[in-house]
Amino acid sequence: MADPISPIQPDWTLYRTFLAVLREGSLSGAARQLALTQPTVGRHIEALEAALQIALFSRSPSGLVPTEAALALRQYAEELDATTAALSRAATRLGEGVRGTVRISVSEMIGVEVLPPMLAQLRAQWPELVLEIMLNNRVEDLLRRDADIAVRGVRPQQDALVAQFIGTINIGLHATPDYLARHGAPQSWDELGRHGLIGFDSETPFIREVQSRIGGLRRERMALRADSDVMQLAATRAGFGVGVCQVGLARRYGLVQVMADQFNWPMDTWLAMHGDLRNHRACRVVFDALVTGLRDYANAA
Amino acid sequence: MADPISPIQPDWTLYRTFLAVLREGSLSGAARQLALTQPTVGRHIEALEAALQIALFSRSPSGLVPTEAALALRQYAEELDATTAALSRAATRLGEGVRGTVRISVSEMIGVEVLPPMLAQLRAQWPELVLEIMLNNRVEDLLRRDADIAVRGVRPQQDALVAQFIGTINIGLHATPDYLARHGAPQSWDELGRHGLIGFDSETPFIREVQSRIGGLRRERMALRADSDVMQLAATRAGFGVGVCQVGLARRYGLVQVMADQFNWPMDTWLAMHGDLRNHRACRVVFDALVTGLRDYANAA
DNA sequence: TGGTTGATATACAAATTTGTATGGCCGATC
DNA sequence: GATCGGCCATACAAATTTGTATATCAACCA
Repeated sequence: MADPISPIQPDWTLYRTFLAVLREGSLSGAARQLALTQPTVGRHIEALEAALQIALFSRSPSGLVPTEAALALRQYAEELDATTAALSRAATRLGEGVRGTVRISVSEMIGVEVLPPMLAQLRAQWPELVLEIMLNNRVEDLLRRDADIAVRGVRPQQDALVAQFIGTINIGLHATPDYLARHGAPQSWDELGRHGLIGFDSETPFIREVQSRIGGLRRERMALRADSDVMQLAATRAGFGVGVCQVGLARRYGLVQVMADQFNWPMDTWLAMHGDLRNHRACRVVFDALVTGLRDYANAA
Repeated sequence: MADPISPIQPDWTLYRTFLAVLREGSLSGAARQLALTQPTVGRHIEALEAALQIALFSRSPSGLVPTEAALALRQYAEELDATTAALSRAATRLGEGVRGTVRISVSEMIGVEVLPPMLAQLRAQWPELVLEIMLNNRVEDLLRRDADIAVRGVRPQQDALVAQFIGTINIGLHATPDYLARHGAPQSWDELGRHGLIGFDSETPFIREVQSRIGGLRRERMALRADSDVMQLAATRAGFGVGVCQVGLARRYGLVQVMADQFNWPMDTWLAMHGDLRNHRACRVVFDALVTGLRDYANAA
């Protein structure tokens, strides 16, 4: 039935298989993820290569190695994936009342430490609500519909987005009273160097920005390195040493701020949502609840 | 194989069928467009409704009437369509050299009157280049990848876009010398009212903006109404009466401008491209050629 | 070095999807 | 008011897609 001469617009399902193979790195892996079998996945890739008239992978016994072509096309497939997921979510929200799935993208710290009570209250009030949380695995593009609602550190520019300013969340150096009683409270960057400093493992753009303005937070000085903010807070609470965290959370857990005059990082915080979702009752309710809840949190600190 | 209890992520192909049914308004029509048969299309819709647990259409003997749910989900399907098409185009551009398909969105007038020589020259220089032209059928969103390159009347804001200012294209009232010899040249809006005025049929946002600043271009005064700019120009050139068109084109066709002091609409013009395409050789070549060509056109007027 | 693991490729059978043919329904038109 | 055209629904047959089983190869580890 397929015309062998001219390239036909490929079956959209092939794109999903293509993406799975890229993510898993092998036909077998993709087959497991898709609940298909390895031969079918292999045939899908063959079909897609034939349709696009391009080699997408070089086969190897350890898996499939994507060609440059495959890497170039990946972003499109990711977009398709995000859009289909968004469509499914939108479908669950149809009908009367506050119902269906809303996907939220937040930082690990806000997600773990701040959001849960708000989510619990939302769910208690609207039993048909389903919530998905994305702990900032890098992709959090509202325009691409990776999430419906996102907490952002900068003012969203696109006018396709609805945005509300939450407030300024302050970040500082903290330790347990216990730890400070044993080791003393550092008063300067030099003294801090002799403490068990808790910090980042790999440098993110955000960290580089902080470093450029504050210096003295070099990677070599860290006594415990972890990329997870939540892990860092846990270590600080366990009395490992001095760690960076939001002052509101520090207060909640009885941590004491040190060198407040020398290190204070104010983090402007915004809540954003895709403008198309303004009229989805469920999204609207969640958005409004998060604005209120997060403002309370930001103002309390 | 499909779990009958929990809704499964639907086969992506179902979305394509869904979109075709929305566009065609019937199962049979969609089947024709997709090169499938009416029963399969019907089954696809059934399957999608089952997967999403939503009624998408109410069946009727004259076709399918989309439910509100279907209308709400349509935009997502359109996005999928745009993205798959963009993927296919990107695939054709892979490899060495300037090759593959580039899709351009322009106004009808620029497309028909200005672009063709530039396109011809591009094609002559790069025989492997394929060009697609979209005459502004409303959707021309570069972020959604409906097109690769677009001519815009306003400065593109999104920083995901590459944009170049082309120049200012002036629009004025014109007629053939012949016509003016027979009817005289109007000197005022009142006089113009007695002429065979050529203008729009339905009001677009652009027209409303012009009207709000210039008045006197009411729909009732038109002696010939057509939404197509190209049709309007053709009528003006045929000596029907006085019409609105770009002064550069008017000059080319020997038309004479009237009431230049009272009606002159400067139209800022930009060329824009999705930033991701900056490194696609073919897109880059077309973009640069259009910048040069359109600037020549704008400056000549 | 030999066994184990996990990968792709291929042959064949099962299952699913698709197409064909038909019937019935509504509306437009002469 | 009868006919024609276009549409959807359903039954049955054909074709395609998928899964199962197996062979083969490379890498890793004891």
